[in-house]
Amino acid sequence: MSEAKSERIPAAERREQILDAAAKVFGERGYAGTTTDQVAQAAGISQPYVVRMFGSKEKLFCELLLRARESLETRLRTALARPEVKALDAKELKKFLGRAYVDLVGEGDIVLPLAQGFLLGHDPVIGRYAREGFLDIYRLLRDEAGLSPEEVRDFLAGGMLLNTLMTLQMTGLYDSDDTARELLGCAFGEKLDLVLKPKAAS
Amino acid sequence: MSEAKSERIPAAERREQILDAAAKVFGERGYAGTTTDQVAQAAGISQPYVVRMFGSKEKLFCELLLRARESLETRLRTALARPEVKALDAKELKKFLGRAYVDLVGEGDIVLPLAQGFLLGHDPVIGRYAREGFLDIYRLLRDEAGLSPEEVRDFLAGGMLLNTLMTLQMTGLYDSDDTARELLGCAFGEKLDLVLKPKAAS
DNA sequence: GTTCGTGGTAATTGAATGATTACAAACCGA
DNA sequence: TCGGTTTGTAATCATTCAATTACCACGAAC
Repeated sequence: MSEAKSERIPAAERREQILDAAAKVFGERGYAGTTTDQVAQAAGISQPYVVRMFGSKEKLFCELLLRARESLETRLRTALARPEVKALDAKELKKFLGRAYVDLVGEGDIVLPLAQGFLLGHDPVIGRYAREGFLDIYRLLRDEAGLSPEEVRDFLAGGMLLNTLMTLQMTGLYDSDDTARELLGCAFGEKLDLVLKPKAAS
Repeated sequence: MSEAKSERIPAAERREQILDAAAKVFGERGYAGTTTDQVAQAAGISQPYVVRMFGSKEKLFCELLLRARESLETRLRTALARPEVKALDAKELKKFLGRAYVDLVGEGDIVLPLAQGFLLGHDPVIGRYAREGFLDIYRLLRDEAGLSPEEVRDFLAGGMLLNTLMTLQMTGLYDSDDTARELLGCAFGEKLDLVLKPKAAS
């Protein structure tokens, strides 16, 4: 990504680098489909260091889930705190929060590990963690945003569709497939370009 | 599941048994998280036989994706062919098709491999296959059901939420968690019991 | 009754992978 | 400058897994 050559870096900072790299790789390839070595290479360090920093692959992934959830909750709460929110009815609020979510999706691969985690219900430790996170988001939308259960459901549904389009890498078909273009335009709306060209960074 | 002890069974029939077992295991654990031996044990045969029957794990999974897609498309087309459909407006039609989808989800683990496939956009062969299937469903809903792109989007979004709740195994929290109960009731509606107790079969 | 196609498994293999160990080099306070 | 702590790696280990090979059993046709 952005690293220079080998330098000694404080553990806390290195930890963040690893988490960033892991978010990208896990978000793309899923939990079981990702090796700790792929994470290490993406972070520019050796594989044993990744394992030693987090204890295990599983703990690293759980850390990612927590991080993604916190990012999302912070983002939603920040959006809810904006003054113009008070004037919105439920339908408008849902759209408003939807745009906040797309922003977060467009900013990087922070939320994709969350989507990957939602497929791990069978796992005794990650599954429990992922369900808890999902329900936490649900309660935030219901209790803090004041949405009805049906509105929360629709919001979450839209989010799941966006997640699916991202993990499917549907954006790669934007230029070559008419149907994909129509679907993407319809799903991401005016924020589409946030998600189409994430190739220039830092 | 249902097999007696070792019997010689015609290949075509055995093939279906393997596909059924694979749908369940892959649907639960994902592509990378599933071993061919797990499929074999679920089907009551040896691991090499699974591999030889389909050539490779990858080909088996693609076969599953195709099968799931065909089941879904058939189900949707059958629903669309019913006479009462003509009297429905777009919103009612969307609900009607939604119930048909829930029925399919409730009947077994046919569609869960599809959901797992949607996470494999990074894979050069499965990813292409999964995207194509997704767009095929999109076109069916748009062209054959006559829904607008926005309506198709909302339908797909709802389906993705149901998929997520299933792969998260959220139904396991129905009895113990109030929030989960509310969310599940809201997402599955009157069809909820189809998905709650899938423990008695055949 | 032997041969041949079909349905199946046991044994093995080679590669991949998460984790551990042992060690080295850089930094830092005394 | 010396001793210890922190940052990091190379080498290796034990497993796991998809795939291959080599084989076996049953039945039908001749």
